[in-house]
Formats: sequence, structure tokens, C-alpha cells
Amino acid sequence: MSTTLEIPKATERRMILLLNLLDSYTEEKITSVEISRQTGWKDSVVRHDLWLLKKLMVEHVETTINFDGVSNGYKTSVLREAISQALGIESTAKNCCIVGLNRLGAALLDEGMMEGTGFKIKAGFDSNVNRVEILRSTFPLYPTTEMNYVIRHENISLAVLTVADKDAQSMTDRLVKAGITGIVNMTRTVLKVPPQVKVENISVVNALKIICN
Amino acid sequence: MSTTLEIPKATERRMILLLNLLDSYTEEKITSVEISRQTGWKDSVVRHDLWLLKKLMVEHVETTINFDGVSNGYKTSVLREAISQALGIESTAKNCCIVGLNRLGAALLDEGMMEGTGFKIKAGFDSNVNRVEILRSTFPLYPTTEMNYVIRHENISLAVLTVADKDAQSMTDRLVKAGITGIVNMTRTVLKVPPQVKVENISVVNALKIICN
DNA sequence: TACTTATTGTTAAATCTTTAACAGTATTTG
DNA sequence: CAAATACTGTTAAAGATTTAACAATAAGTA
Repeated sequence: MSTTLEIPKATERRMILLLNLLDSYTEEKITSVEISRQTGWKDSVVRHDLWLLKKLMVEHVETTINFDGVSNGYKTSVLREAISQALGIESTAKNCCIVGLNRLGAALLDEGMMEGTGFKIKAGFDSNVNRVEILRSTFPLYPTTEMNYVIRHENISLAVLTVADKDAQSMTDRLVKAGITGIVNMTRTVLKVPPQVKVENISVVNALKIICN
Repeated sequence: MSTTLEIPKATERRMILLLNLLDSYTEEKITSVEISRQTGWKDSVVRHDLWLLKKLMVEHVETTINFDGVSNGYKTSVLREAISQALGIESTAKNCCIVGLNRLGAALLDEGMMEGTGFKIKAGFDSNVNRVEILRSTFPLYPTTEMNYVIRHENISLAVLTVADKDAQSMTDRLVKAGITGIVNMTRTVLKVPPQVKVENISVVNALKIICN
């Protein structure tokens, strides 16, 4: 019933970061002021976010997730559980691929980077067949000619794009055609995608431009 | 006189992306509708952003930067110039460093990645002295023990943080002490910094979490 | 127990951002 | 040259996000 409550984008982003913070937080309880101290967010923002989250829980989820009540701070375990559920993270592992195996892309190949994150890298692609054959990786690498086939057969829904800027849009078009639903764009290029495909831009140079003044 | 016009954050981010778009745009003129097509932003947003930019130019900059006037579209060269000026990019090269030379950090070492971006990488740091000695790079690498000294002497103001999550906060503290003013954070950790230091988070895993639903 | 303190839950106001609408002006077309 | 078209510049409304304020309640303290 009632207007289906949506978690606002801004809140969602903070919750993802908060989850990371909680992962390395050993106390049993944490207050909004402490979260504020550790993140720089206003404490009122924290409480407001968590209030939204709580409303969502009550509305949607069977499991009664009780926060700890007034004047007690929030129970970290409950918070963790609630955020994961609300954001649909870590329930079922989502399959990803890396497109572009230059040095940056190749850096994502190992490192156990995805360890315990709810994501699984199932494939790497590069148009340079040589690279595909030489590089070592814990998951299979393919030439881009096989992208469409592999993405569909491995049930891959997300891609990390690390190709050269000049190839960014054409590779994106192929990813979209293959049915990808989200792209993490590490290039500086603005990607043109249909509205159902989500893009998150994380280029180092763009980030530097944002913080440089 | 007049309220010093600030470019809003949201507009600033779009302008940075627009600058990238323009860099690979060969036509002499471009319309707000065309920009909209290529980026997915509403055309009214584009015009509003550019209107803000124009106001800023009039207020602050001596150089009279004339956009092209009603019904003509915007002149790409003028737009490029105006955005760069407004955002303070590419005027004087800003010095950066990379902290953490694991595979991800090392990937940033070469590639001419910073070519023509207005940023210059002057140093790389790692607490593992071995790595510092073995890795090849076009700029010098140092053990983290020398961070404070090098950052001050090389006049480095920005850092790209690619250390392991467990070391993220301690390295940040050292960067802040050394006088860094901005950090591009590639770890999943939420960094605690004083208000004058800017942080931009670009972790791959966090980005995946944002787009995965 | 009564008082003080800590802390959340909630609301409403303030601020920031996006969007639609359209007047006005070049440019093109008939 | 008049009419139609293609655009920007500008404003105001709508929508989203942040912030402040404070009532209510639990816990600690004298």
C-alpha cells in the first residue's frame, strides 16, 4: 500500500559508503554523531537517511529490522543487514566483465579486488588478440568479437569500461546491444546510452578536475 | 558589488564532461540539443548551465567571451575556452602524486594518461621499498617515509590514493599533514579529512554497487 | 526517585537542482 | 521581403536534498 517509498539517489550513495565504514567498525553500536565524525556528513543527514531506510524496511521487508531505539545509537549488525537489504547488494552475486585490458584494465584482473563484494568477474575482453593470449587471469579472456556471445551465455549484466577514449562509445554500443544493464566508465568520454542503462563515471582525470580548485 | 556568482557543483561536473566531449568534436558549432543528444542531459539543463557560465564570465573575467548569440548554436572553440577558464583548468599545470603502487596504482604510472590534461604526476609513493626500487616509471618513486618532504619540495597539491583499504585513512592523514588539498580516493574507505581538503571517491566496487539495480 | 544527559525520530524550512515554457532574435525559405 | 524555422537566454515553477530544530525517550547519576 501507500506510495512505494524510493530511497533517494543521494541517500543510496551514502549508504554504500556507510556499509564500507561499518565493515571495519568493531564496536557493537554507533551513533549518528560518530558516523558524522567519520564521514563529514551532517549528523542530521545521517539520521534522516536512516529514518528513510527504516521506513523502507517497514514497508517492504518481511524481516522486522529493528534499529535500536531512541538514545541508544544504532546497532552496527542491524544497520549492516538493513542497508544491504535495502540496496539489494550482496544477496545474489552479480556477474561483471572488464572491457579493455590495457594496463588499467589488467590491474583489475587479480588482487582479489572483488572478494566478498557481491560481484564476480566472469570475463575480460580486448580487441587486441595478443593481449588476450598473453595476460594471465583467474577468469577467461576473450577477443571483443566474442563479446556478445559470452555476455549472454555467462549471464553478465555489468561492465567495467577501461578502453582508450576513442573506442569508448563504440564499445559501449556493443555492450548495450549485448544486453548489459550498467557500465562503470573509467574513460573520460561521456557515454551515450539508452535510458535503461546506468552509467557511473570514475575517470581519474575527471576526478582530479573536480577537486583541483 | 553583486553576489559573487558561484558555479554550482552539479553544473561544474557537467562542464568537465562537456569539455571532454568538445575535445573530440570537430564541428565549428554545437547546439544545446546536440549536446543533449550526446550526453543524455536535458537541453534546458545545457542552456541553463551555459547561461550560468556566461554570467560568470561577464562578472569575473576580463576577456570578453562572447558565445555566439541566439539561434546560432554555441561556437565550440569559445565554449572550450570559457569552460576551462571558469573551472580554472589547464591554466597552470597542477602537480599530483600517486600513493600506493600496487597493480592499480602502477597502472597509472605510464600510459601518457595525463597527456594534455593540465595535471602532472611528479611522484609515486609506496611503503614497500622493494616496489619503489623495482617499478619503472617516467617520474621518481619514493618510500612513504619521504612523502612529507617530497610533497612540499615538488609543490604537489593533489594525490591519487590507491593503497589497500586498511591503510587508506593513515595515508590520508599523512597526505593532509603534508599539505595536500585534494585526494582522488580509489579505495572503498570513507576518508576522514579536514573541511579544506576535497575528496572525490572513484572506487570500482562502489561504482558497481551504485549501478547494479 | 528525580534530575540530567545522550540520542533518535520527525517535521518543516532552507537550499540546491532540474525542468518547462516562452519571448526574442537570427537564419532560412518561399 | 514576409513568413516559417531554429535556436538561445531567461524566468519561474517543480522537485530533490540538506539542514535545523526539537519533542520524546532511554540511560545514567545523585
